[in-house]
Amino acid sequence: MRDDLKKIIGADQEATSRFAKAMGHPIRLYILDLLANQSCCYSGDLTEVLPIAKSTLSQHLKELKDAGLIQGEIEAPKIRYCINRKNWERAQILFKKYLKI
Amino acid sequence: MRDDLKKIIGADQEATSRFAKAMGHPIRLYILDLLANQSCCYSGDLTEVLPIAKSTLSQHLKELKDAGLIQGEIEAPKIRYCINRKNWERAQILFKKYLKI
DNA sequence: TCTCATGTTCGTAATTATACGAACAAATAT
DNA sequence: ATATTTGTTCGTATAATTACGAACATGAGA
Repeated sequence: MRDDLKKIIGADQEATSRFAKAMGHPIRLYILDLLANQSCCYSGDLTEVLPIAKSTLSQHLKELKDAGLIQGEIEAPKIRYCINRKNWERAQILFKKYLKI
Repeated sequence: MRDDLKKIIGADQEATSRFAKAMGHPIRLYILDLLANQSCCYSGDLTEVLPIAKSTLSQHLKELKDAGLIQGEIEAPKIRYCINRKNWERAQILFKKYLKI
């Protein structure tokens, strides 16, 4: 974030907008919803369902990881993706706060 | 959204990702938070606080409007921006659903 | 009418996001 | 050892986002 904005935008707002941005693409929200409902999944499961190239999927998963919403553990040769519970809870709290839920 | 994605992505997911995208910028989230807390505000109030050009602010307000999260009524020569209550409630419901709040 | 105040729109630039296929890496299985 | 499976990274192209200042509209007030 721009430096001059940090005087105005609080840490919670910055974190929330970051989470929101990660959720701001239909495919990423789809993946999050899948992981939030069932426990975990493999990238390959998603490739079969989603009409996108595997490299594109990989990018979306990376963004969700970078935003902290998911995590992946290697179960070679696959990778098992799950919700990052800690940050998920933080997102829940933050969205409650900003949406006045 | 891409046509081939509509077979996979439901209407709620599409709407939610759209709301999330609008919230996915710190300035826009700041504006939303302001409007959700106090009732309404004028664009000029924001110009004084935010370190961005008025044309940039106008763009952000337009995006929030296009996403349906705010609305503006003309009180010439000013414009009074408020939360769009109807869509705000929908956003609350949708984020509850997808964040399992 | 002319000016002032307020915002939007236009033109532009720089950055970021989205997407694909090909090439690559890593570990398993034959 | 070689092939297969799985997923990332690279190179690239296109589109969208973010940002600014200048120019333009619009209505209020002198």
